[in-house]
Amino acid sequence: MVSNANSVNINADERSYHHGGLREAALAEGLRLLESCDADALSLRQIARNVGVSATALYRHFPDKNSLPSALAGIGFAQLAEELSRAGLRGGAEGFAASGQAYVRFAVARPSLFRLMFAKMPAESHPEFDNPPGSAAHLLQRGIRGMMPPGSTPHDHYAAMLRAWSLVHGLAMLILDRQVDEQAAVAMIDRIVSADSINVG
Amino acid sequence: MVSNANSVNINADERSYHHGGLREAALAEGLRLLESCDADALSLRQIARNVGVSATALYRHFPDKNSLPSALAGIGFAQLAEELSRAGLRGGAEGFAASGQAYVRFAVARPSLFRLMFAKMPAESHPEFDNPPGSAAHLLQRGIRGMMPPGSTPHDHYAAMLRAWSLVHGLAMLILDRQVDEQAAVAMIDRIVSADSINVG
DNA sequence: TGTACATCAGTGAACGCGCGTTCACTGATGTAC
DNA sequence: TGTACATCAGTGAACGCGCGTTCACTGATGTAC
Repeated sequence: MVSNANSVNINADERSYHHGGLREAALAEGLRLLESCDADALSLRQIARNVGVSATALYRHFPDKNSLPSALAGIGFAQLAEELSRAGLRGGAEGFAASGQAYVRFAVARPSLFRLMFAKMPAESHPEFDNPPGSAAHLLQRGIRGMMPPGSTPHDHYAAMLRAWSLVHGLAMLILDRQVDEQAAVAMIDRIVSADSINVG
Repeated sequence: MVSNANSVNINADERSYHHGGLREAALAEGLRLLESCDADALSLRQIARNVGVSATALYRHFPDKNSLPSALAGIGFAQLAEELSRAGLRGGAEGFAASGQAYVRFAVARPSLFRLMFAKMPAESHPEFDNPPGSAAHLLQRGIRGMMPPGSTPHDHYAAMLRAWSLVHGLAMLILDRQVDEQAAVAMIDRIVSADSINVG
């Protein structure tokens, strides 16, 4: 029985739980914890405990507390970017809308991770229309660009991008913060985030 | 000098700082703190300290920690509702858009209070289309209702309301969480939240 | 008018909590000669 | 092949922190007779 063999291995050599580095194990455990607790309840000590390692061991792999959640956020952004681009494959207004719907669904499926990703970023100096990290905004902008009428200015692009992003981000946050009945809102995602409603006029 | 007289009064009788009840003084101090620190950094002890009272005195006026921030959120919702309805006075699509713009400006002007108001609410059981507390959603729904084409269903109303709310809430959150350059985004509020873009098709 | 009493807002010491972080350390692993 | 040494991941005790909350208390205020 393969699964038995696996668990025996793990019991026999506890270190094998974090094969390939405690760093990876800690990140995996962080993601796992985010499935069941609030983003701000993440603590180094809890993660270390669950991984089966002393509280201070993580300092070999992360310079301080903040760098672990921010690494998790990076992973989250990569996953989100992948889901957005997969959903938007068909291109055009329909693909763009589908990718907006995927954005909201991602948030509903991984609420704490999503919240962590978008927790207040330290004020950076962006050039005016530059993007925040994570490249989710890059995807949005790429999606928008193909849909703008000829002769639109960069301001037009930016406004259309921000409008679309606001729509999906707001819907996600309202659901996550329980300002809105989750079931009812989720059932309406496709309707609210439709090719019509993100019309880049 | 009036201002001197004031401060002399306060010095002479320290209790006068919380005239009319420690409760009001604590709430006022809470609002004041929210202007300069994060919503989740609010603590009973800090407020008591700033009001000049022992840490435990607040328990005479608030049953526990949570009830203070949630009272602050209530105040915030009342202010928001007032600003929304003032902005929307002229009625129609223009008034509705103006009130959406006011929503975003409220958030930008009082970021921590806004965040506190919309921090995750305990899951309640709403009837399907019922509203969260605070009546901001009531105003939104009222605004929407006058603009729907005849023959629209309650589902139509709800979808239009949620779309408009998502747009302004998302724009507000993206700015507050620094996902977007604040200056650039604020300069575009009117453009992003326009009578066109919240067209209740 | 004076005395006895209840009420109740605020005090200050104390509690346990989990946290991030430091420190000197152990002990296994690999490498140089 | 064997010995000396450096490296470095993980340990565990300890630190100080601010927090929410409890507890028995004080002392002013008002009220009943």
